[in-house]
Amino acid sequence: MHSPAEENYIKAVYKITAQQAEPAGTNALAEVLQTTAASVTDMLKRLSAKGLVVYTARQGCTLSETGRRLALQLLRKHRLWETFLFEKLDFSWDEVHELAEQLEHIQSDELINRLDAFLGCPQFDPHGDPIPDADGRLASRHQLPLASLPLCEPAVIVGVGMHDPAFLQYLDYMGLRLGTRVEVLECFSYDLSLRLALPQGEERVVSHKVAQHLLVSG
Amino acid sequence: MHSPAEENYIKAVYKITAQQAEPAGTNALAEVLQTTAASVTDMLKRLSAKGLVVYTARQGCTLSETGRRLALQLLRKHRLWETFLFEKLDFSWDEVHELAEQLEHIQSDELINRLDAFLGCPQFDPHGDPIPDADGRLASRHQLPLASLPLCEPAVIVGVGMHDPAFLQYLDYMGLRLGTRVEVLECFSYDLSLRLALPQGEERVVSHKVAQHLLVSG
DNA sequence: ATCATTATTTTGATTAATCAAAATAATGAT
DNA sequence: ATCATTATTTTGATTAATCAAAATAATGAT
Repeated sequence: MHSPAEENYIKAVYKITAQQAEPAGTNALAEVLQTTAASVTDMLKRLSAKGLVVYTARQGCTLSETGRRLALQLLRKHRLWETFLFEKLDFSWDEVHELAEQLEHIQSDELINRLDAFLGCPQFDPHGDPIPDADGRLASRHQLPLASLPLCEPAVIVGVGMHDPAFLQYLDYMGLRLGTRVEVLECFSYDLSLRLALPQGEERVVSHKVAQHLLVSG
Repeated sequence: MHSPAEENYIKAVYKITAQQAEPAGTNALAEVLQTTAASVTDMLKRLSAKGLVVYTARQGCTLSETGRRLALQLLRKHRLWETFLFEKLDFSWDEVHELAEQLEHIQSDELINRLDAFLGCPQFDPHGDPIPDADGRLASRHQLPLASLPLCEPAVIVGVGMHDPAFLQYLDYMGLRLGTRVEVLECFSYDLSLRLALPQGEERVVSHKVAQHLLVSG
């Protein structure tokens, strides 16, 4: 069994090493975990002794195979709980992350598998992120940022590349939700903002920054 | 905020002082919490400093008003999660306690109130125990042990006075569930075992011990 | 190659939670 | 009233998790 603290470190190592080829550095981990480098060094030694990470002093840290499986199981739990909170308890997509951070540490494979079944074995969570299955496999999908979608090519919003609550609330306000059909009518060359067509003849203009973090699928 | 350890102590004090008039003793708490008396003394001092309990050395410990409110909130969370696991995830009534022991420590009033609404604001959990409402109020009910039910008086099973999984599994096997109609046809004076009538002309014989822990309502 | 900067680790300490063993207080029997 | 038993607390220690400050290693610029 692993403590919540240990599990949070594993998630942080997973997150960092998913974004870069090099091992996760002490400071980068401290930043993600909102802690100090000294605490990180300490914990990495413990996780290394437990066989969850491969850690070489001053080199950095990667997940062992066991650690990787644990990280995917945590991701599975996190995303299934988010889906539960969103689908069943009517939380909005900007509220679910915080609660799932607590719920993901509940220890029970049976619970999570029953929750999965109860939710209809969803492949994607409320943010459009893939939910690992019981064996840690992730569904893949062709998607691209709205900012890269060619003009006049109908598409559907399938995810967000940014989980900041303020961004998610803005999308709600604009009526840009997962599943919403969109088409780029025009790109303003001055600031790369886009004029979008939505269903029912509705139109919206969104900034380039927003368009970069909205993921769509043809 | 309170740690899971602190919360478990509060629950233990609540449990003991609900059964007896005197303050909870150190050894009694150690027994309930499966720990040592030394650890209990230590924690009681901390809880006392936090204002959750009233503790006098060598006298014992009772809950403060704040502590009592916390205990009832924990009971509410525990029993709502049990109801969720039983009603929605199809766990059996002998499996839900363990998982609820973890889930009850999740910190979020909003979550628990939404869960309550999602479940239809149940008054009783899968064992027939009352679920405190958001203000800590418990529903009451006229009930008596099956062992005290007069002959030939129709009644309904509404609770159990014993949460041992083996007992609950036995009741499942015998078809004695919450809501089942029963009537005592005969009491064998030798060992006080009872012959029961169930719906559909079914009959069962149960021991006095079982009858003492089965709660019925007229 | 040297030096300043930056990243990382070590050292020494703290807090929460725990326990075994020793010390102390309370209780009950005579 | 005294003594043995029992309940409780104290003492001294441990582990997980954390941090500030000091020490050390790596890096990049000249």
